[in-house]
Amino acid sequence: MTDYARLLKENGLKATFQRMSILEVADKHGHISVEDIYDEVIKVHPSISLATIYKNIILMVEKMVLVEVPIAGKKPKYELAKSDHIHLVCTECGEVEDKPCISTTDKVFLALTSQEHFKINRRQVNLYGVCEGCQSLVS
Amino acid sequence: MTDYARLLKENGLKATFQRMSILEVADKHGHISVEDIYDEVIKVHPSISLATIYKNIILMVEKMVLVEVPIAGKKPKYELAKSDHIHLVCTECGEVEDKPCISTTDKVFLALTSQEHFKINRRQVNLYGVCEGCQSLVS
DNA sequence: GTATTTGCAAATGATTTGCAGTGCT
DNA sequence: AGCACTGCAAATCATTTGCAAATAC
Repeated sequence: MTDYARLLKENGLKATFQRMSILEVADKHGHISVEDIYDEVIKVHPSISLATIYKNIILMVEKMVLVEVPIAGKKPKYELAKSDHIHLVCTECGEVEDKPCISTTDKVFLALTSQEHFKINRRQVNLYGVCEGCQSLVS
Repeated sequence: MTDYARLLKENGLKATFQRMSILEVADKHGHISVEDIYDEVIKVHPSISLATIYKNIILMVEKMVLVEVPIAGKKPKYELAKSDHIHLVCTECGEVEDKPCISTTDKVFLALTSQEHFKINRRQVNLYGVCEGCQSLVS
């Protein structure tokens, strides 16, 4: 059984070929939109329908196998659920890089909300800018 | 001339009643969706069209008078451009609260990206959780 | 007066839904 | 057999566009 199959079953979902393909594509690309998932999956499973992609993304986000990454001015992207990290979003090419959180990050978030009676479940940090590759193209 | 009129003109936009109404509503509500802006503005300007709302939001975001706040699993909201802050997003009632950044926030973001050759222009921090009001309802 | 902006209605695009058929278990 | 999942096509919903009339400056 593949890792993807295990991941799905652990979360109460049947391990269909379609679902595993979505996870594989998301894993390989890191962050990917619905349309791009479709374009990739259809290469290995030509009969898949866009509706199936949508249904499964919704389901896997509910089960927290996938995570939605909302991006200002763009369609959201999806990534495999993984440990806390921040996103570097390039406004030129649209690519998203992950950057692990450092130890002080937690302290800062705690400090920011310690006086609040707000119970935090999930954090989401996007830093928008220009990636190394695009900087060299512009300059 | 109202503050909204001045804000628009400073950014090269004509101060139409429609635009000022949008800014006023965004200001009053803090964070608001396109549909909710429409529902509010139509009360004071019954003939406004949804297309006008869309066109102006796009324009004002381009001119950086408004800022889009993308939210996981929801339609984006819009707020007046203002100094850096983070968003506390309540996943129960959907409300968004602002929280000012503290001095160490800058240092943390710097530390996170100092080794990167990534030029940051804008940051966007959402913390998802349950607000005080909703906590008391659930418990 | 002129360029911009508006409101309408139609077009487009994205997402969701219903359902019959398929494939597991 | 029974239930969940898929693919298709249609339905819905959100956003954008084109254009004639109205408005800001």
